[in-house]
Amino acid sequence: MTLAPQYDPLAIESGIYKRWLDAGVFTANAESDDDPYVIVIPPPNVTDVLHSGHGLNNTLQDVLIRYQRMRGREAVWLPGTDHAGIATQNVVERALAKEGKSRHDLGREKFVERVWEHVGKTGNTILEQLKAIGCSCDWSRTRFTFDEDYSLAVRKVFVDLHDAGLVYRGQRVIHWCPRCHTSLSDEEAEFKDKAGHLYHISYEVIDPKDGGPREAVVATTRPETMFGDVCLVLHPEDERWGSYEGTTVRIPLTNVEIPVRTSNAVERDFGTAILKVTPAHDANDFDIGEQLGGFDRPVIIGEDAKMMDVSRVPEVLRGLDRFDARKETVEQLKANGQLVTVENYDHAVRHCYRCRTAVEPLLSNQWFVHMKPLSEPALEAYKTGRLKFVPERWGKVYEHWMTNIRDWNISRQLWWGHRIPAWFCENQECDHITVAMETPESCGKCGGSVRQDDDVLDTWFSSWLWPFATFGWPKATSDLQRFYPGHTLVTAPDIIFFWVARMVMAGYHFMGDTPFETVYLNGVVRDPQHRAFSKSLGNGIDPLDVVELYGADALRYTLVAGAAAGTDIIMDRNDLEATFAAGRHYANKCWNIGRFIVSNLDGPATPMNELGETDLELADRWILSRCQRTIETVTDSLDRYRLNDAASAIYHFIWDELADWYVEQVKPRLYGTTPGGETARGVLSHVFETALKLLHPIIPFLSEELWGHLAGERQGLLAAASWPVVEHKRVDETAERAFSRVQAATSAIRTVRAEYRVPPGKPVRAIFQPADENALSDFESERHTIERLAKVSELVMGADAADEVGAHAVLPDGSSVFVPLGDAIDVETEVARLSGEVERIEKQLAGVKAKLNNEKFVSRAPQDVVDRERDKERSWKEQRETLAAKLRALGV
RNA sequence: GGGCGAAUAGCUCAGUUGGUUUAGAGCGCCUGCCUUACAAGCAGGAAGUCGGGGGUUCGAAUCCCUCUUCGCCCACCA
Repeated sequence: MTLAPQYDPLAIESGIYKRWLDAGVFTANAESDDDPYVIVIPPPNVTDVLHSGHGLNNTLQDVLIRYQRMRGREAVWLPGTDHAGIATQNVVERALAKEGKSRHDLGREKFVERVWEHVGKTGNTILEQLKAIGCSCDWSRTRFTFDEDYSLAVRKVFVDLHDAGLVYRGQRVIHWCPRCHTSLSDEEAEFKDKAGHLYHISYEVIDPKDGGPREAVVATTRPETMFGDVCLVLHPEDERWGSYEGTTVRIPLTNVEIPVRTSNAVERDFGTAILKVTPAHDANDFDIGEQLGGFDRPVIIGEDAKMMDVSRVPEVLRGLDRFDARKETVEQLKANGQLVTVENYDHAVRHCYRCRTAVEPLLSNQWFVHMKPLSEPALEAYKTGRLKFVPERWGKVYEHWMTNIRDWNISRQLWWGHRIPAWFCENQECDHITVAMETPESCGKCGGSVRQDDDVLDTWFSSWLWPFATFGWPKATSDLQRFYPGHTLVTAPDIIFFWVARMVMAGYHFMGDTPFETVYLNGVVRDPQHRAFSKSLGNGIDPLDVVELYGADALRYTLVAGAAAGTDIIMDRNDLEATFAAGRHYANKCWNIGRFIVSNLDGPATPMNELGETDLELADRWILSRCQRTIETVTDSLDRYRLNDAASAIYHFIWDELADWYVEQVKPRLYGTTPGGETARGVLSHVFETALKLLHPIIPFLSEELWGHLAGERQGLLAAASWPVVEHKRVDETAERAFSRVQAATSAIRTVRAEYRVPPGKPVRAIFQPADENALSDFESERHTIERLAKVSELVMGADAADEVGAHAVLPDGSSVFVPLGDAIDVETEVARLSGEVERIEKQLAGVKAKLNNEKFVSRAPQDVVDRERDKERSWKEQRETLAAKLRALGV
């Protein structure tokens, strides 16, 4: 079969993927005795299709899983998707809005149906995209966080934690998104710096002391909340306290009177050092109110973020949006002479992580998880090293969050999500809440009728169970038995708190062990302005576009090679050609080497172990040795999660060593112009097959295709092949040293040819002057290689060339090559060139000499370092001598 | 306010515990080649005061201090 000279990924990829599926290579067997290796996918949100961040994340996972599968582990990569409560609800609501409808127009049931319709489509697309980039997921185990079984697990977790006293209902000031109309956890309410103002407002003292102040000036960024104030506070050691003690003040624009009190929470050097306390609209004020005791918590802003129609709020403000109310309040204060001053003030304001709306702190009843007890084993796991992070620095981020953990608000006022299994008693007198797996008939306390909580659970309250709920928990399945705990989690750093930390907590609480041993954090994919990809900026790259243009392998190679552990990766959507060139070129190169080998084999080559050792030439021993080193480097790099190093090692082995040198060296043997064709074919096949194995985790499609042409019939699929092991007897330092001399001589002659513009077709003579006997014999054995690759008509050994005119090059081992050029040399140009060379060498030599003249260096540096310097010195000196001789020959 | 990361060739980045590096790669650039695996290629080449300053050391891109610029995270100074 002949192969096309251009690699066409589209022509092979889908066929290859189907072969993998048909062979069941990705399906793990829970009954197998092999050591398992487990990765659970960070389930993509069903809101949308995949972007290049997913491309990176999933490629890395696939590299690891394919590698471990080839190492003989029972590898399972569990795929799936996340229902992504708030995010998905928003997407569908936006779609509805385009039809001029709201979710309320549909009603809860119809709306949820509509969401299911949406996730059916996107969920499938996502899984197909993963296949397109080559992900070797175990599709037989695909899960969705809203599957029936999974939902039961979520419900059980809620009930169990409630029974254990770790889930409770409480009234707190929570983060409320007025746009999404739900409460949020601390993590979901992100800080963003906002330019704002600090308004200094005068509160009138109603009953001033003799000579005491008649006003109390308060600094606030949110004047509109003052109608919910219950007191003002000073620091207890504030010298002004005496004159305020026992007084009351009037909230501006109202007749509401509130006392003045003290609290340590006041920062004495901020603002006016007098703080207004608004317990229903600020979490800190809630705490201060609690601490002082005896205060109501007047609510004056509603869930729609509008000023409420309550007596505390001046009539003109009622019904106004909070921001309009702020402006209006300021106007009124100004008119009243109660606005003392306004400062510009930048401060961090929390925003909804889904819609970017400023979050409103609101007093509300919600469900919470008591986190402290859950965090302890999770923190311990990190401290003892049971749980590791790559790169390590993220461990500190995890530790800090775990150490300062706060309770988790898990109830959401949404319709898309796991309904909370709690039932309120409809009897006004009874405040009992029934929490149960099954829908209760009646109130567990008074027997009255019950009504289920309308709220749903935070989407992360289901995701945190992913590593075990996906394997069938709470049932004691064989999957759970075999595949928990897992091994590696590959994800982005921005969900360490949302997801990673909570999975560890759930893992310890429900399974008694960490869900994974290593958390590998990949970087963020950014545009050339270093902005993260986002839909609103439109700067993203669709991985499928890249697959279509250049193939999945080119995409994968680029991502893996570009992603040193945890560093961001920059991609330019306006120049895909340049961004993916390396991967594309490389795929084509591999394709052509494969083509060359296939076309030069006549049936299977002789296996390595049947070749006669004495038939091996220097080049054979060299490439076999280099191959062992590459196995070692790639294996070691993958084990240490240095995927870019693995990519680079196999890249350079195949291109720079196998293709550029070995393939060129064996051509005469393959063509039959020199003997030894059988050996050449055997070594070439062996080495290339090994290289394909090393290549496969990163470039699965192409490697599988070529494998099919070379070894497939004998050895089955590459995806199921075994990882190569280092054969130490093949590591041959002597051959490496000898062949590198051959390479150096060839390059030197080529350089001479190029510099003197010897026409490509015209052969030159070269005179080799060996440094020692070994050098001489190596050259003898490879003389045809050098002659062919450097286009030398005659390679003379050891002739004296002192009085000929030509170019001279010294090799690293001290041997030298002289190329007589006769008329080709223009004396003036040559003198200039040589003088430049001399200058450069003098500089190097000066550096080396300074080092060797330094007694401390000679006495303290390790011997081999010093020896190296001595070698350098000798080599530079020789080169200088050679050049001097040349210059003399030219009459200088 | 605290913490973290980044700064190396025109661009995007490697550089593992300080010394086999005369600081590397890919892309781009320059020169010459359609040499029967590959022009998505081959051969050769130019290009860097390793962000600035100081220090430790025989020796620093690498360790310490400091400054500058960018980015990220955390944080109850309203």
